[in-house]
Amino acid sequence: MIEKSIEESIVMSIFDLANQLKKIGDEVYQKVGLTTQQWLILLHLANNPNLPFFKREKHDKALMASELADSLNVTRANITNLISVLLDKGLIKQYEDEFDRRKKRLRLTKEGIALVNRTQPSRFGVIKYLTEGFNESEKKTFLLFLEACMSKLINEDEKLKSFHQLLVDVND
Amino acid sequence: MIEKSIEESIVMSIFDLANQLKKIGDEVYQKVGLTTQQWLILLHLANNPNLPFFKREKHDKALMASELADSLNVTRANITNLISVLLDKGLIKQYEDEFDRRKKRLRLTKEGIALVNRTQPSRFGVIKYLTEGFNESEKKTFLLFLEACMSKLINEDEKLKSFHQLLVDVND
DNA sequence: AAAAATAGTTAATTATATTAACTATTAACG
DNA sequence: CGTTAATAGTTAATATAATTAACTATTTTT
Repeated sequence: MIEKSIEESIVMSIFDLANQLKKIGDEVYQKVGLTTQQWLILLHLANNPNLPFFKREKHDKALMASELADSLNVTRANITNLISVLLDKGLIKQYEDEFDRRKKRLRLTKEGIALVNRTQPSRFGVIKYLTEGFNESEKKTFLLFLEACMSKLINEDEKLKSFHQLLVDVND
Repeated sequence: MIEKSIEESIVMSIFDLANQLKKIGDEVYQKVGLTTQQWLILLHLANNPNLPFFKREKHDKALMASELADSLNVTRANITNLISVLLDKGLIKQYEDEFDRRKKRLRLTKEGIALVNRTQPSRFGVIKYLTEGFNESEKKTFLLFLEACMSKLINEDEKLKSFHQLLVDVND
């Protein structure tokens, strides 16, 4: 019998909520022929300051595929595929880096910028609706919580590995 | 230029965090030949009271596949596949419902129960580690927040649809 | 100058899920 | 009642989203 715990409830709810958000996102963005992943790439190229990636990493130049792979936590090969759809649709463009010829910088096209801008109000509306009913201080604490969890997952990986090890030992 | 907003930061962080958790989960549960999804089914059959599904729905009898499909937000056909692995591994068993011959009730086997119990401490350890540094009241608010978001996504679907519509209109 | 690392791509493959069609059973209701 | 509709589960075919491995080109390290 597993006991009730607020901590596990939180983790499970985060999981559930993200799952739901992705389903809804795929449904919505399908209307413009995109997936949630491709949409996230557009938001990255629009330099959306609310993306966790931009809070962790400083960047001055336009993003490249390997940075997107890093942020979305997928392989570069996968990003190549995701990007090719956006290129075909004329929403983004690739430029060669002027100093390092391995690198290709990605930018939104005029059409890409227009799409992001036009859909911004409805995206913002959904987000506001979802998060209403809590005050600023609560929301701040909430964000801090999420960021603290995330940095534990990213930076203190060794500590997590020791937990993983427990599961392995148990499997013998 | 998209503006900084705490609300969007929260939504993005939830997304990012769940993504990371799933990656880690898949990595860990791979060691026992399972995926995160299959592991979630085990947790459902163990009646883990922290699963959002059990907070929404009352249930007295053992779960059936269609309820799992509902909770994981996937098709029944997918559940059939996920379950067949667990059946093969001898972690769960299917029973015919005594009153409704369409239904099949799912239960953990002795081995399934043992696996869940043995891994419980390490799972709990990770969760405690992730959520440490916040007090009970903060954690409570956090959970309320997540549950409020979720119920908006689930129950007040019409309101969300009007937002979706905005995106469609914009696409013309 | 050689070796290692980084960036991106391609092709083959794997994993994960869906859709559609089907059987069996039960519930709804005119 | 008996017909229709709804529910539960499965199967086969397919779609999708991602990975791995091998490769080229370029830059960095030593």
